[in-house]
This record gives sequence, C-alpha cells and structure tokens, in this order.
Amino acid sequence: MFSIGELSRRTNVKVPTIRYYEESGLLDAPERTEGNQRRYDAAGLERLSFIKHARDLGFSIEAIAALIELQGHPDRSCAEANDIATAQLSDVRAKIKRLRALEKELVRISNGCDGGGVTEDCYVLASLSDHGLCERDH
Amino acid sequence: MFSIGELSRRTNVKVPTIRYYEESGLLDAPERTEGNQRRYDAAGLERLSFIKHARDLGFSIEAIAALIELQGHPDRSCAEANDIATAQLSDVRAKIKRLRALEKELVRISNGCDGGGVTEDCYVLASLSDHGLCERDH
DNA sequence: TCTTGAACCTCTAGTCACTAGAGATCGTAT
DNA sequence: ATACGATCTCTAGTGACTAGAGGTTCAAGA
Repeated sequence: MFSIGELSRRTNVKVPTIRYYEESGLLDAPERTEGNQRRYDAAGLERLSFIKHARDLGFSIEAIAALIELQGHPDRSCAEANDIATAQLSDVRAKIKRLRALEKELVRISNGCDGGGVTEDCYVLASLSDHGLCERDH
Repeated sequence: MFSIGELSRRTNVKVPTIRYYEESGLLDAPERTEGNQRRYDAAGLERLSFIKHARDLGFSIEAIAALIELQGHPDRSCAEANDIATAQLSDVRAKIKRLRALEKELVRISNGCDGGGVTEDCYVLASLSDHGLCERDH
C-alpha cells in the first residue's frame, strides 16, 4: 500500500491529475487511512499505468473509460476495442496531415522574411493578411 | 457597412467567435447602429481575415495579438514577427514528430488485433496495459 | 404602416483535461 | 513532542471557444 505521492512518482502522473481521474470515474476510489489519505495497491498502479499510456497515445478520457469498460467484461468481443484504437489512429493521421500542410506554409512564410527589414514590408505579416499568397488550402 | 452575420459568412468565423475576439482585444470594437448592433467595414473584414488565417496556422491568440501589435508599428523591425513565425514552426514540427510516434504505435497495436477474438486476450488492451510491449518512447 | 421572424444583443455557464492556490489536517522522522 | 513535508477538500483559472436563456432590433412582405 502506498500514498498518492508514491503512485505519482511511479507513474509520472501528477497528484492532482490522479485525483481528477478518480473524480472522472477512470480510477476506483482507493482505500483510505484513518486520517483519510488515499492508499493504493498494485491494481491501482496497473490501472493508472493503463490510463497514462492511453493518454500518451492521445485517447480521450471518454475513450479510455470505454476501454476500461471493455476490460471489465472479458467475454465481450474485441472488435469494439479495436474500433476505438482504429478511430484514434485515423484521428492522429488527420492531425499529421493537417500539421504537415501548416509546416509547409510556415516554412514558406519564414523563408520570405530575412528578419532584417521593417514591419511595413514584412513578408510574415503580408502572408497572414493576404490569404491569396498561400499555395494551398489549410 | 455590414452586420456580424455577414462578416461571419465572409470569413467563415462563427458569430460568437467574432464577439469573443473582440472581447479578447484582437478586434477593435466596431461602430454600432442606433439599436446597438455591430456594423463592420473593410478594415474589420481584413483584420478578421488576418486573425482567421493565423488561427488556421495554429497561432495562439496571444501570438496573434503580438503580430497585430507589430502591424500597428510599421517602423518596428521585422525580426520580431519572424521570431513568432519561427517559434510556431518549431512547435508544429514538434507536434508532427510526436504524432508520428503515436501513429506508429497505434498501427502496431491495431495490427495485433483482428477484432475477432474476445476482450480477454485483446492485443489492443494488452498493449495499453503493458508499456513494455512498446517499441519506443512516446 | 404593421407584422412577422430571422438576426442580433448581453450574460452566464459549460466544454476538455488539467493546473494553481488556499487553508486545514495527517504522517513520520528526529 | 515537534517540525515539516505530504495530503486533504474546495474553488477558481487556463485556452479558445460553444451553448443557451431571455430580450431587442432590423428588414421584408402584406
């Protein structure tokens, strides 16, 4: 049995965040000491590691709740869990695509400006004002 | 002179968002009709287009405020505007890098699961539980 | 001119996933 | 016994909006 601070150190999840996960229903309320402090066991650690890993992968709290639900029903089909992961994957891919377009645009904008002039004819500001200078949609 | 709805249509920025930008100081408070409704002119349209474009590129409200400040002082060096754009670029690149790692991980997780089994031995859930299955940091 | 009804107004509160701070209590090492 | 870091609950703040209530104004048709 260990404290919330110890759990925090072991998982790299901040203490208030752990409490927030408990409040959100992702973590079960743990046992308490006589003095009302939380005491966790191996199961709590495992659960929080799961959550942390999923959050690192960009899953929303809602999606994680769904995954935890599935874990609790080992007889349920795996398809559902896979759907959640696949949805997350296409979300990540869409974000990458979008960011790559932005990267291109920002490179173009930055290259037009050597930083030596004055704002009046700054290419950065001109580019942002006049969308017509853009090469593609974003 | 046109209404906030018309401005919204022309810029693809929602009406409450326009009001929010005004409140945040990005947009000057426009003229009003006798009945207290906002009326915009070409300058307002141009300013909002600038903001929209910068937001689309991922600039924060704060960064945009700084860029607008620079626009107002055409004698100021362009270097500052370029710094903001460059910072934004490295931010975007960092995000892309991170998302690519996540993509890889999600592909691996999804491939391990054909969706046909039961949750008990679902690779998706196993992967999320056991970080040791991951190939790299994320 | 009158009457609709869509568009507008302000204000408050909610979203997501935390983060920060106040003020009080607890646990443990000395 | 005391000190002091860790913990507790609670409220409020973040960024960039979004939603809704409840009321007013504008413009077009009769």
